[in-house]
Amino acid sequence: MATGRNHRPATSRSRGIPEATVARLPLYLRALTALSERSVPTVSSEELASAAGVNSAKLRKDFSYLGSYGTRGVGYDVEYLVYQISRELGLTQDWPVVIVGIGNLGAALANYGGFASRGFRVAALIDADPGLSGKPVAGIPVQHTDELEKIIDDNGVSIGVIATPAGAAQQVCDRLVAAGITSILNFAPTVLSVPEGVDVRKVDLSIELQILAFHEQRKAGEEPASAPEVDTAPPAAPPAVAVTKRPPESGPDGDLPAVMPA
Amino acid sequence: MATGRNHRPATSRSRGIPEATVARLPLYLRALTALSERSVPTVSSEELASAAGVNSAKLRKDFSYLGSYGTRGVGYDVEYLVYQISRELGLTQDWPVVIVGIGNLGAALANYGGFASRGFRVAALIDADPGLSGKPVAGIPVQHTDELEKIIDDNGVSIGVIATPAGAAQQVCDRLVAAGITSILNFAPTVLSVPEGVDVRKVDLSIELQILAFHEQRKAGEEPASAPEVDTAPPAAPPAVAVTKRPPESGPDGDLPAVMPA
DNA sequence: CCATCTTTGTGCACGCGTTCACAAAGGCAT
DNA sequence: ATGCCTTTGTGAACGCGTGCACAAAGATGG
Repeated sequence: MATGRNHRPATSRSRGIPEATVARLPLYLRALTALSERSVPTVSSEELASAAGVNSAKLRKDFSYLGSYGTRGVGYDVEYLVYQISRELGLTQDWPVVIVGIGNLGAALANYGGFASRGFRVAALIDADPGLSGKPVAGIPVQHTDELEKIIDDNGVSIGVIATPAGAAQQVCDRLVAAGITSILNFAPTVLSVPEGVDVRKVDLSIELQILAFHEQRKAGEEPASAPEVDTAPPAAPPAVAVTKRPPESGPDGDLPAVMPA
Repeated sequence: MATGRNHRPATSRSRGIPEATVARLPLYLRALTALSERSVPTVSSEELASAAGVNSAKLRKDFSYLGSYGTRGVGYDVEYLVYQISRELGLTQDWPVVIVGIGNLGAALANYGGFASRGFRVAALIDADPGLSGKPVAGIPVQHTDELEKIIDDNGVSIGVIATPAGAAQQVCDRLVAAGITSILNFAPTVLSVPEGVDVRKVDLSIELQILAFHEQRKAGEEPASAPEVDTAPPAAPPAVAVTKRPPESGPDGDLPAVMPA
């Protein structure tokens, strides 16, 4: 976001890789790496797309933003493409990362193998609990929050992972940003507010589950005629002011429109 | 639309809530729950949007898909909206969930508080390691993979969480689906293939990090005139066939469009 | 050297999502 | 009641992402 005033030629494509494409590059890279390990020399857009779980036209268009790698009639050179995508994603350099909040999740992240591989390196583990200080997790000693600024500065860290409870997340975030962090991966169930120029991506288990539940409910509520669930009446009258008003729904739970194929 | 009230806004398909809206409902719900706990009676779209980190127009449009809750000149009744969104998301009912793969991550998930709250209940923990069987994690005894089908059937589970290594994910997925699971939350770094009608959402740490790295690299590569990084030559000649060809880029690393404010 | 066959790269159209801007709706004060 | 003020609900415009379909590019075989 924060697309202030970018008077860019828009379609100039010089380096304007669409966000959606960027989000898929890691997927392609993973598939390509697997092919590389099997010493497969070249791959067609069709094969690679299938391995990455996307449409082949989409894949070709994605690659077209990177340049004209690939040979017509043949396909893409696996090694070459691995390199190009890695470079594009910035994985040819080393990214030190700090993890703040070494609870269950933080520890799991520290132990996560895919973390260390491919350009990322856990530079430090940070927690506010003094009892944890010095104790090694995944072979790395936990350091106290007091050291946060120093750690980031000393190691030139620009990416931070927040795995604290929700209540502490914003505070930690502020300190990370003040210390120079410009990219944050947030696992805490909170909306973080950051200044312009700082990127935040969030991973939220409960949101994902709720989205699944929505679809699950829809699937379940279409064939069976059971549909009890009438119970659990609304918490109270709708708005306190507009008691007379009522949502123009067909009923207290007017779902089951029985439309929507699937 | 706007045939007046008492009629569904959407064109024929009364409950066609856009996917993007569904993905934001949990966000609104979280903000509303916080307001509810502080006994705030009503909230305006502006306030709520700010709390949820979105645009107020977007929020209003999102709510408009649910119906005409809200009172003009006043705002939305917090309690009422909490109920409506919960119902829409299917959180008024109980969703048993199984977690497969009780490693570091699986254990962290099992312990995750936000899991149990709000409609979800960990029905069982499953792992292929016989050594784990019976051992309690987060107060729940781990069961062996052999029991998978029975567990799902007995408990009527329809949502499964995969936290296994990548190599086992597809196999576990197949068994889950065969056993009747229709929604999967996948933490393994793999593309899962599932039959029609099964929803999969993936949470992939390393993909998120790589996306951050991309943006981080872009930020870093624009102001400084240093820009070495020429090193690390490509792994070999480009395609084995088109050695003469070369990406028609402006240079080996033709970035620095020098746009983007910062 | 030419014909044919394969696969890329992309112009184009379509649909979804976002945002703006404003009329309608309702509360509130006078 | 009447008019003013606040806030919702939404029509309409815009931009992005997706997928189709095909011409261009190059390999391959004769």
